[in-house]
Amino acid sequence: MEKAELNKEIRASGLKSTKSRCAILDILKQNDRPASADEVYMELKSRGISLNISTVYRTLDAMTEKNLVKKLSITGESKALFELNAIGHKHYLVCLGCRKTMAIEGCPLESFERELAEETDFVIEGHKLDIYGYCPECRNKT
Amino acid sequence: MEKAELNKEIRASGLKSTKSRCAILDILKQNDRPASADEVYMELKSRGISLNISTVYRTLDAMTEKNLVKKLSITGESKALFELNAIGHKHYLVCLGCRKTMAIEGCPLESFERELAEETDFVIEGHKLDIYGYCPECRNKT
DNA sequence: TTGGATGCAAAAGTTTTGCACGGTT
DNA sequence: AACCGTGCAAAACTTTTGCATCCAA
Repeated sequence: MEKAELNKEIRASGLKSTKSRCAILDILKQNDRPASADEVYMELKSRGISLNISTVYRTLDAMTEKNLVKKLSITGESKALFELNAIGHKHYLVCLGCRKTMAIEGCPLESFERELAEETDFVIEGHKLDIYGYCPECRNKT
Repeated sequence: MEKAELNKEIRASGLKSTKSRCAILDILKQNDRPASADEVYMELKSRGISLNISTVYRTLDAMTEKNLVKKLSITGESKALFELNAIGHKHYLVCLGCRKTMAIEGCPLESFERELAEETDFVIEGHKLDIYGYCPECRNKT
């Protein structure tokens, strides 16, 4: 993505735009699966951008706060993961063998959420759904 | 629950039965929502049972291994949570205001999982679904 | 008796924070 | 110029591990 657009998007969220922040957002945009702070840090390094890990955490937190980014916890992962807060939302199919994750198309929960809101009187803001199993390569190993 | 039954259940899982393990399982049985290792530790303390926190972790891990217990990660929680691995499975409605969690009845995903298995050739083992929102008490505060 | 369970202390791993300095607006 | 972002180092917090001792089978 062009630098100018990243700049614009970051400022639109209310954050000050910096080289570091553009780079981090760019990485998340190119990633099709959630990344840990450390993975982002490594990718920055491999692109020749040397940031401190605490800056990466602070940036990801700030972007989460501004809804540019979503922070996830996946069962079995000890670290928090971050992904772009794209329009709509994603669910993941996670392989318990190799821990590969792939995005799932579609979401089966809209009507369920409406019913739930009525029953409980909650204001539903969102949900998190991950599905676990074994991928074609791992299904025969166990 | 009577001590004898807890004993039996633990041994049936393949674990050696000890006073600590009975106490931990008993706590999880009485909890209607997932607890962190530290919460279990505190509850033990308040019952006059003094265990080391590392024992609590080891016990919870062992019980997870034996499928007596399930380990969860909930978005926004920095710690892992543990709950009884009851027959069937549960989903939670989590309040983003006060972080109260309540179990949801029913699961809207069975048919979705079957379709997904066909499409992806994964063996689906399970899933994790949490729904987020604001409870009646918190919905007006923000 | 024997192997596994536990306590203790220390380490490991992730995330946060204080402070001084530097860059963006 | 003012304020916020960043680097660095240290701390905080959760979880794991090694080893000696203790307990259930």
